[in-house]
Amino acid sequence: MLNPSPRPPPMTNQPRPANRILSALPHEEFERLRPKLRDINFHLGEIVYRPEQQMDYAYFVNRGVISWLAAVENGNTVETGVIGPEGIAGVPVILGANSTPNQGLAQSDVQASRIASKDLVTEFRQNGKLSQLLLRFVQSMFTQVAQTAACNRLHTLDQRLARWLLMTHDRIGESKLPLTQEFLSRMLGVRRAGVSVAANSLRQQGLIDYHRGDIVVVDRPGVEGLSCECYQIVKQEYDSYLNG
Amino acid sequence: MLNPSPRPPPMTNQPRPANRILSALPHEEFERLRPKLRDINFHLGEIVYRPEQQMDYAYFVNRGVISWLAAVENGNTVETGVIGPEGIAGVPVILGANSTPNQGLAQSDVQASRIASKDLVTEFRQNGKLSQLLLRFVQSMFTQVAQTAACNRLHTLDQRLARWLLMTHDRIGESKLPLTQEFLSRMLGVRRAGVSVAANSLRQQGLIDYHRGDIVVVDRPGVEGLSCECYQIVKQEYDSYLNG
DNA sequence: CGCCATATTTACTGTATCGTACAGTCGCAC
DNA sequence: GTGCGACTGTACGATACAGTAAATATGGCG
Repeated sequence: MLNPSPRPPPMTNQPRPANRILSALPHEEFERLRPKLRDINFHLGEIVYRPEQQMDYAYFVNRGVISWLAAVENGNTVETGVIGPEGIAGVPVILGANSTPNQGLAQSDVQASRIASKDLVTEFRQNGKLSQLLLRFVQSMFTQVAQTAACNRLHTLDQRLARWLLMTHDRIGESKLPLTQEFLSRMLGVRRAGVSVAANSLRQQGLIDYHRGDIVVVDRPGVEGLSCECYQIVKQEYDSYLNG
Repeated sequence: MLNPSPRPPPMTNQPRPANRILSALPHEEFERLRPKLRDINFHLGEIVYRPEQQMDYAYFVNRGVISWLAAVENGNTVETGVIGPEGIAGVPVILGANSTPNQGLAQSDVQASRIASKDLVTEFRQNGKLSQLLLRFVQSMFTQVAQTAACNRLHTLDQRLARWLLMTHDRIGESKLPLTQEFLSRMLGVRRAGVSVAANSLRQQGLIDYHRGDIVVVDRPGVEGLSCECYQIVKQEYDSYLNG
């Protein structure tokens, strides 16, 4: 694992980060941004944003996944959206808010390019390519969250688990995902024991394998077949944002 | 359907509309917008936006409520968000998309100020008060949709019905709401029979009364007590956007 | 090797909601 | 006033989970 240095140096002369927004920027625009970016890492389970707390930074994700979670009074949580290298964590900053009721959580080890909120807002107001990409990304996130709302109401746990694995698989880029059932239960908003049963179901169908905190997607098309349509709807939206 | 009156007249010399965004604009900015606005009405149940279809207009709601619905393959639908006089229907236009996978539906008779998408985008790029208000509104909607996702997973039908009635009550501004159980079932994503049971439960607690498509909120504090915390969380977000 | 913390499986009961079906009620058109 | 369509209440077994608890594996560590 990469250890974060106490005061990360600017990115001068480093190659352009893997983040899809940053890599889609015109040279000039990226160079204007570059001195304001800092490399930063989060560990699995680390809290990126706390509910109702000032959001001083936004994070262009280069590797790994950051989840947005909603919590209710009894301590239960549900994931409402997930962000990988296709996007930025800190959308409310762009939208002019400085906090949200939700929590940002590193769903894996994460490498990101950090930017101060005020710098991001300043650049956003230039109405350049960055603005366009950020807005389109917000639209994609919006679709994702809306579809999650529908999915949570209308689809079974097996389907939702399959969808969740697909989304994470897409973003992590490896078949082996570091996920305990306990962790999954907080994402899916169900009991641990419920995840156990659902995961077992997928395993017995030969779609996944897992072992003490590591899930391996064995039969990706099979998982796609089990998942609900929600996966494709959201994926299509992300594809169109990055290619349109 | 999408364009009932053949060619509505401009709003010249009419008083400023009731929409909270429009009414919060500085004089100059509103006057710049005024010639581009047209009064338009939708009837209860009318489709404002069809999934995946070009969004030529956005609508500042002056009276009534427009819902965003997600549909799944078997025909089931769920409301993901709701917009009243505090906002604008057509957020994806601002975000640079020209369609969404979701459906916009008039949840009551609606009076709105219509604006062409390209005019809205042009004005949005001025980075004036309108831009700020629109972005903050998007953030509020975002919170609403995220909370709905959590609510759909974690709260009971009684609670969700109570929350839904409160949200609609806030926006319609009348105690009597024109809602059949069939309609409610499509908003809440449950069976019509399920709504019958839940509505009966609320009625027997003396919180609401209803009769063949008209629901009356009798004991508003009582409904708030039954509703889950999701109502307050979202309401607070809207209040802060309109007052901050 | 054996212990222990962690992760997972299983089990049982209770509840929410589904899918479906049917009957009752009301209001309006004729 | 009668009939019909729209709206509502109720019932039934089936299913998906919740809540809780206990048993069982596994891997790391001493």
